[in-house]
Formats: sequence, structure tokens, C-alpha cells
Amino acid sequence: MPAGFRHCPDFYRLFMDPSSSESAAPVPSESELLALRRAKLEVIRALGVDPFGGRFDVTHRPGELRAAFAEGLAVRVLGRITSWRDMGKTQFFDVSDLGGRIQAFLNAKNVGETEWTLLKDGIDIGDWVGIEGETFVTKMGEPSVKVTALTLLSKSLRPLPDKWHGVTDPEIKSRQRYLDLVANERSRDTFLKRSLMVAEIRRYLQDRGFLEVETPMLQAVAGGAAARPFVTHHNALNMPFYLRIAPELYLKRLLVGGYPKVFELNRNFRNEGISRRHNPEFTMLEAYWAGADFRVMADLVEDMVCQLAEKFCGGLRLEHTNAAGEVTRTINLERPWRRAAYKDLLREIDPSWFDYSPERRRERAAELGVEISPAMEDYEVTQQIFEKLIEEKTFDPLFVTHVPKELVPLARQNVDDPSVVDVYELVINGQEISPGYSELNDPVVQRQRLLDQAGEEVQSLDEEFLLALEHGMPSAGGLGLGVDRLVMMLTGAESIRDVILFPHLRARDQG
RNA sequence: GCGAGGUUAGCUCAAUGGUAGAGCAGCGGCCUUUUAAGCCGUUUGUUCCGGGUUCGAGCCCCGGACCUCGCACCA
Repeated sequence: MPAGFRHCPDFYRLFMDPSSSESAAPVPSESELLALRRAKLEVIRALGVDPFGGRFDVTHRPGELRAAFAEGLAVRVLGRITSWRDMGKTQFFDVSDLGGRIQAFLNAKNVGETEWTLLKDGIDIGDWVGIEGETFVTKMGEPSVKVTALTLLSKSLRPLPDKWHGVTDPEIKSRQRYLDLVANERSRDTFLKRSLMVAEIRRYLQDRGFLEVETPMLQAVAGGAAARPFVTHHNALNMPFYLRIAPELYLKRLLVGGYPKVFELNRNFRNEGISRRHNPEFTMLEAYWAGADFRVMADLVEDMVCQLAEKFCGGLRLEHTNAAGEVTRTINLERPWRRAAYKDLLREIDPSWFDYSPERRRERAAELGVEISPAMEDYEVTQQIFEKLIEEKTFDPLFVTHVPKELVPLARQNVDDPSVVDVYELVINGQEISPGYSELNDPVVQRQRLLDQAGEEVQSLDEEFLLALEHGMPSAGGLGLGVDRLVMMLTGAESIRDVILFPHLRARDQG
């Protein structure tokens, strides 16, 4: 029976009642659009076609075929229908996946009546199909597939976003990332690059003898950073666990165990506010290298980031653009990257900064337009100036060295100037992207520093870690690299949400 | 947690306190090489939720939810 939808207008009424549908996803029965798509399911079934088809072997992906196009090929291509041009007896539609699109040309004379009816009355933009046919070029010069067989692989029961404007609502972009990926070329590009960059970081380190390891995410003591942890509970052991805030203390145990070069590239969790630069879970690289120091680690990160930029950004001069395609920022990664001491950077703001009294520094901060809360210590006033007037305004790479020890209590002190520590803090794109250390390996000093840091909360001391250190950790360089922020810098994303597939949002009210 | 702005059709967005609209998508029609296809016709609403003021509220007031931006938190 030729059961085109237009021939049976009562059909959809049978399927207006949502009460039989699954309860997980609420189906707004009031929407005629959704009802029509559901009704088409029965049109399709009446044709003897499975609306959620099975296996379909392919010869090409849509974008591959378009890139390496030749006429006269017999091809089978799988993709989602993303646009449609109806010319009557001739139908044009684009078949796309994340990597690209190819145009399909379907003429009534080339297919059977069932497939023609299927296309005209059963299929919508958004459906997944497999097409089979021969390649050719249209009069307009468009590489195309002349379809001789059409297989429906999945009926889409909801319409796709606007074909021209795409998805712009940031909440939908994040919460329903699949729609963002379908609609927005830039998001597809960003997440493809992220995946390739992460793979490249692994390859880069493995090529240089670093071994990737996995250490606990559930920790009895959350150490290695100063941040509030998430708390959970182990039922069988009846004890609290913390989601790790850093892998550092476990990676250092591995140095004690004799691994000369290790890294971990995975998630950390910090129970803090969400912002343009912060997600509660974020991806961090930590690498440790026995015998190295912070300078060696600085060279390593500089070389690695430049390789990533050359590979994925077409060079070392990056241009960030907004939605309108206007250049909003340029970043020059050409080597060597600037290295400067913390105090020298502050003297560039005010040559006499360190000659002032603490009171005068507060006044001066106000004059410079930097807000200082009364509770701040003197060194925090200086740090506030650094963050607002140096870090946030530095876009080209800058290694900040000789950092005051108050700011980084767990690093090795400088031999010549004990008031500073042997670290770098790499600032690019107005953010700290990577810290690097000459790691502290004196167990006695380490215990005292941890005790000072812990203050009242002595139970937060990681005794297992200190025990390991007493067995001897080789001197080592270590680095951290915020992968999300790195990807932001390399792709020009303005928010961390634009480089994390599923960033955290407040739970939607399901009532 | 604090401050500012926002929430209208499936999507992108309009609407001096006076009949809730456009484009796209959808639906019907025409067209056998189109591509933001075109042309003709046409449908679609809990204006975020709950109160209030008013003859009358998408618009004004109060409360709430959520989103965005900023601040705070953040080795």
C-alpha cells in the first residue's frame, strides 16, 4: 500500500497520546511538529521499512569523499541529512557527519517507488541515512552522489536547530552538546582539535621516554594542591573518600619507586566556583622528570606547546576571532619565550614598589585601580597587583620566575635568594597555564611545610606520602599543564565551557 | 554567596500598558542539476513560574526558578 503521509491525514492522531511512551524523556504532545515526526514512523513501517535500520557498510565518510572526489565511483556513505532542496522529481540533500558533508542527488527514475515515497513522505532533515550510488558533478559544479539505494538508519523524532543561525544559546550549546556539534562548524573544529591535541601531548611525552600512569582519583587525603575537595563515601570500608585535587603526591611516590619520567593526563576535581576559566572537573597534565629542574621543565613545555601550535594552528602566531570573524587577540608563541623575575615584573609597574612601606603599597594599589581587601597580607597585596596588572594583561608567553616563597610553599628554595623559590609560572592568554617546579625532596622540610600549610587540620597530612619521601625521592623537575586552558589558548575559545564537551551546569529541574 | 542583564513559536529574534509577529523549519501545491534553491498558500504560543496593580500586563510591582556576564572562592 503506498502509504504516503499526505494520503492518510488521520494517521498522526493515533500517535498523539504520549502516555504509552517511555517516561524518561517527557514528550510534549502539544507540539504538532513532534507528533508529525512520530506519525511518519508508521508511514515508514507501512512501507515495510525499519525506521531504525541496522548495519550499513560504507566506502567513504562524507567529508573524505568530498575531499578526494572523483567521478564514476560506486560509493556507500553514511550520515545525517542536514539540508534539503526539493526540486519536485529531483531531490537534493546533504549527508553529513562530524567531519564533513556530501551532496546526494536523488531522482524518481533512479529509485523504486518505495524509496521515492520513503524520501518524500517519511524522511526529514535530521534523519540518519545510508546512501548508495555513483559519484558525479552537477551543472553547478557540486560533487554529488546519484542515489540508487536509500537506507534509513535512524528516524529523528525532533527537529534540528535553525540551519542558518545554528545554536547560539550557551546553555543549549553545553547541555545539548550534540546539537551544538550538528549546527556549529566552529564547535566541531574545536573539539576535533582538542582530541588531536591531547593525543599529541601523549605522543610527545612518550617519544621522550615518559611513561603514562594512572593514580587514584579516590583519595583518603586530598593533597598536592590547596583547594577544597569533593567528598564521597565508600560503603564497604565505611570511610570518606575525596576526589583528588591533584595527582602530585602519588606521582612523587613513583619517583621514589624508581620511575625516572612519568606523567598523568587526566581529571582533577575542585569544589569551587564555576567561571569562564574554571570547571569543577578539569583536565591536567602532570609530569615528573628525575634529575631535572624547573628550567628543564620550562624548556619542555615551551617546546611541546610550540609543536602543538605548529601542528594544529598553522604556526606560532595565533589569531583569536569572534563569531563575526574579527580578530580580537593575537598571541605570538615565537621562541624564545620571555623569562622574567617576579620582582622585576612588579618594578615595571612601579620601579619603587619594593621600597614602599606596606601601608604605602596599599595606597599605591588603590591609585593603580586594584581593589585590596583589608584582610590581605602585604605579600597578597603585591600578588593582587601581579594578577590584575601583569597576568591578566599578558597574552604572549611569559615564564615568571623567582616567585616569593609565600606564594608557593612546597617548592625548593633558591640557593642564592632564600626568599624566592625555584619555580616558573607560565602565563599565556591572560591566564596561568602551567606551573613548573624544582621539586622539594627533603622529607623533613616537606613535613614542616605541610604542617604549616595544614594549620589546624593536621589530619589532612598525607603520612603515606611523607613515609615514601623518607625512602628517598630523587631530585626532580615537575610541571603541571592545564589542558583546558591550553586548548582555549590554541583554539581561541573565550570560555572553558567551549572546550569541555559536557561542562557542569546546575541540574535542570525535572519536575 | 553578592551585583547587573536576560527568559516570547521547533530554531534565531521582534512587539510606546490596548487583537503576540517575522525569517527559517513544518504542512499543502508547482518545478527533472539545486545548494541559506525559488514561487504560491498555510499552521504553530502556559510570552519561565506564582502573586499583585490596572477596564486591560509579554511590558509595571513583589516573590521564586533558571541562564549569561562580572565579583568573591580558586598553589
